[in-house]
Amino acid sequence: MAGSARKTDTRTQQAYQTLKGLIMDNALKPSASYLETELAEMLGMSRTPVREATLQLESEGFLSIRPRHGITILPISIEDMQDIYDLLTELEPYAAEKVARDGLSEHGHTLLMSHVSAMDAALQANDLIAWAYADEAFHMDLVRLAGNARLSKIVSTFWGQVHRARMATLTLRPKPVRSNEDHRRLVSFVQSGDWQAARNLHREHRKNAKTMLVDLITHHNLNHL
Amino acid sequence: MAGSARKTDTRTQQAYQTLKGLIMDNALKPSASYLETELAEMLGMSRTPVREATLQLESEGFLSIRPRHGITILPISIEDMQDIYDLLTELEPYAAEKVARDGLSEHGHTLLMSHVSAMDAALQANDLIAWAYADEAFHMDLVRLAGNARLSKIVSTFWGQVHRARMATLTLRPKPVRSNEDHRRLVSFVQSGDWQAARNLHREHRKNAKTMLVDLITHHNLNHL
DNA sequence: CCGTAATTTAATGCATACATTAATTAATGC
DNA sequence: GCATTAATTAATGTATGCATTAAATTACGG
Repeated sequence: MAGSARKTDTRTQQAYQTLKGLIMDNALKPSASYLETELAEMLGMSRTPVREATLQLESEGFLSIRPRHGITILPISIEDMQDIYDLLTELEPYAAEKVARDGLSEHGHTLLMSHVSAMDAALQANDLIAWAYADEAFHMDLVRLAGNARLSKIVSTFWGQVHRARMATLTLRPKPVRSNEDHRRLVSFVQSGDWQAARNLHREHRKNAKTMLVDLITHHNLNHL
Repeated sequence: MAGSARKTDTRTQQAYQTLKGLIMDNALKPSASYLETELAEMLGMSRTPVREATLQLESEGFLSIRPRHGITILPISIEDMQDIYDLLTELEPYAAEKVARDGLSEHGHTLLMSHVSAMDAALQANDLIAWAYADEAFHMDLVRLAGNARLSKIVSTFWGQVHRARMATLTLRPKPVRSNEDHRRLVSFVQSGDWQAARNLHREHRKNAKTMLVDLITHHNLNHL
């Protein structure tokens, strides 16, 4: 599952986690609309925490609240994908550069390599879903290692927004072997402190991802996932 | 004023606009704490819309809600400034590149140049506050012209967060004459479609801004504005 | 006199009731 | 029969009250 409802304290947080999870897992369908009351009933709580959660999710781009038209799960269009990947293509390479400059800790190296191994294993087992999650974990942890909380939040939100599209195209794309080569090389550049190589490689890596996804979506007529 | 409360419909939006304005204008002091009830009374409404507004403002980094410790206006530290400017140094040059690549419309050119003129006039009149607002408008409009709504939102939030620091250091910095030279050159690069020059110039422009601000804050011992 | 536990206090989390207002339906006139 | 307007409906916006729980205070024991 994508954002499996973690054990949180308040109902607002529960609602946030659960709804986000349902949206990312495609259980709440894009373009579908719901009323506050429906969602509240669905989650077994009153409207208040649901409202607070949906307001949050709206500002993060997962849904749209139109006062008398209900709460609509936002589909992701090609334009959205392009906009998001364009920004990730700026932000993730910056993160790679930063980590390379500041130095990769032992712990950081272990963390990243564990994801690389997980991806290798997943590919071996032909488990594309496992691969996708390990890929996501790798990219997010690299960004987190850059130590800029605002950056982490933004990148995390964007990965959340494209999650459905990534999962939907998983079986349509070629096996991501080359991708994992990039990851290994990236870690080595980062570890050796070669920030320019790290930045450039990661930039190309992201550009490739964008091109591939946009082409896939175009050719398979998958607009509005 | 910074975020002068525009005429909005709902009380939640009113509360959001008003509080954001008060925070940016330094009327609600950084590090000060308030209770939901206090703010509600202050704004002449019940706790509900105040809660919704403060949740929003928290997720945008303007304040922090700690359940039994009140709502604290977040001060901005040097580390915050560095993190924010590092990201703006990636994002704004990208915007400049994008606009240069896609082409600057007649309207866009007029818009940007109007801000440049406003800055010139402000400098002539020694009105640093007017200059600061025109500078902000220039940078934000350039980003908007890139046509990536997510980018605009992020950059706007960041400028909001550093607003207090910029205003506080306004009289401490040298007169920003060179800055406006940059703006003129940038517009000309963008208009001529020279995206590499536009990107590079804007990148340097942002780097300089970062260095200057961070140095000022350090030397004047202005941590936690 | 100090530290721990029980009690009190009060702020938030949440539910609910009500007010408001937009959408829908009905009604009226042309 | 159609269009315009009034009446109705229902969903959201907001206020409020209660429950919960953390902080503060007091009381008690060592």
